[in-house]
Amino acid sequence: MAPSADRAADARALTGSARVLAVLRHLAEHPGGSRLGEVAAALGAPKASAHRALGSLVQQGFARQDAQGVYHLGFDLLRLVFGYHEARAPSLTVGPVLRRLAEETGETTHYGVLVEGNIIYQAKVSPSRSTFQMSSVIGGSNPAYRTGLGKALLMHELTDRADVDRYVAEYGPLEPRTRHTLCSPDALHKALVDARRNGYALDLQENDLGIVCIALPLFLDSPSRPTGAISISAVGSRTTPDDLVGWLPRIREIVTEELGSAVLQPADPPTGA
Amino acid sequence: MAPSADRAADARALTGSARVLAVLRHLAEHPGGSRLGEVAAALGAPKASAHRALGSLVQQGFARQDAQGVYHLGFDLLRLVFGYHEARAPSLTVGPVLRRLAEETGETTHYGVLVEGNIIYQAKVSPSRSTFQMSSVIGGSNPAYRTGLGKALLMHELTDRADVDRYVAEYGPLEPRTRHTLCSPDALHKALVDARRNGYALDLQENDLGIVCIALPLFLDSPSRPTGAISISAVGSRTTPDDLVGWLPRIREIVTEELGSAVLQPADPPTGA
DNA sequence: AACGTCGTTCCGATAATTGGAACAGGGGAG
DNA sequence: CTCCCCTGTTCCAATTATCGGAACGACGTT
Repeated sequence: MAPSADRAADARALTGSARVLAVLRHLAEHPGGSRLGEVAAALGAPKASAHRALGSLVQQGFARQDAQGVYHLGFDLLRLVFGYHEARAPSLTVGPVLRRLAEETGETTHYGVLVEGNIIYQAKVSPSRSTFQMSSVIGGSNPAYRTGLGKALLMHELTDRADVDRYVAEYGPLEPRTRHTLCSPDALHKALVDARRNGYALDLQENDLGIVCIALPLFLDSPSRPTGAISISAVGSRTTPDDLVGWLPRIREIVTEELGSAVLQPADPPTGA
Repeated sequence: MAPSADRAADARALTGSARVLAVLRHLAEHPGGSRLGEVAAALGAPKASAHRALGSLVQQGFARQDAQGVYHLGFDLLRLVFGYHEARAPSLTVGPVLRRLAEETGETTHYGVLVEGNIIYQAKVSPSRSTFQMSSVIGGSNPAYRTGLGKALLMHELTDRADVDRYVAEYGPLEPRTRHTLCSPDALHKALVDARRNGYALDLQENDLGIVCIALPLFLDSPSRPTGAISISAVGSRTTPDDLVGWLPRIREIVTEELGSAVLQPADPPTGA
């Protein structure tokens, strides 16, 4: 394998620092480590160039070479990124909420924000006895329209049918990721209307087959515009929509205890009915 | 070999990719974001150079610029590093053990490996109702001699008094981080002998005042050489050494359930007395 | 013992980086 | 309203670090 010839994504060959960053990316995408030859092949660059790039990374602590000569991501980079993540607001503020919810429900919890029509996961907590592993990764993203987190946030951004049309026009068509994905602007608009009325959003296997979730927006910074949203995800075959909604009182209790009741409601509630 | 360290040490200006990586480090160390001027000042470089370096990072998704013009670490980097971490062996194998132990004891658990006389934290789980936040960070390190994880691993590396002396000679003197730190080779040797006899190591406020922990080595790869160690940390004022030792049976049960009993014992047990 | 492979080093030609200075645009004070 | 200062951004010729083919030394295998 590895006939990685299609390096033409960027029109021109990577040079200088761009190449160094590409090596960093390559190392991150190969958790088992990578040999110099593999890196050079993946870059389409001579071994000498790959070696120089790796040298820069090693010198800065962003890469390391084990006893067998295999290159890995450096511990310094892990420390920097994990330290960054733990020091950021989402970890400090909603972290306790996510941990308590994950433990009480035994399910995976997320916090995400809306960026250009996509949900970006900012925090994730797996319960201690996890039956399965969610595919989401911190820093990863999904289109907002087919995730619970996304709809919980879109419901305050797209308050009428015209907004929904603009959203679809700007961020591409609604693609059927699963057979339950809401693929028409009408269906999405209706879902958002429901979410606004209820104060929460559901995702019934719309992004991942077999996974359902319930999500609520949080108003941490602005009283009128949600900062982000939290969600609880579960396996659809053993969790009914009623089960999800049944967690609501407890979610609101825990959020209120940890963050206050103001973060649950917009100062300027969207037009409900 | 022996790549001269003069590049990093002397006051010469960083150039090229080294400068780009320095910017990346700067961004990671400023979770609230950083302005172009700050970055340039921190690098001792003209604004134009900092701007170009930031441009390279933004293009690769390793940095981003918010609506106010402030630069932040990019979501792509978070995704890459968290994805890397979750895909690595320690997360997959000892992760469940750490989560279950953290939940049962209500304390923070760690997994760490030994690298050049230092412990490097590879995984960390905070309990859902965390009373305090450990200062450790994944990828971070501490000298092995004053941590429970370190002693749990050193006890299989430094099997006699001469080994201890060599360790001290190679990795610097034993410094009194707290008033309980073991600062003499004699005390360290004695602690390692005890640890070998017991099969676990304790840290009684030797690295952080007020923090105690119990640690056990795990033999995941080799039956004779420990791969890494797990630990449970607690507040010293409300946790006695007996409390720590009292967790032992449960620790061994959970490890055996998740990983098998072979990982607990070396095939070639070190000489006890 | 000869081969293949791997990581590493060397060095002249090349092309990318450098950084001072100028530009654009916003916010705040007067 | 105007001016001023502080942002981030762009420009461009001189410089200088990077490029990469080729040679090297070290292993492990055949």
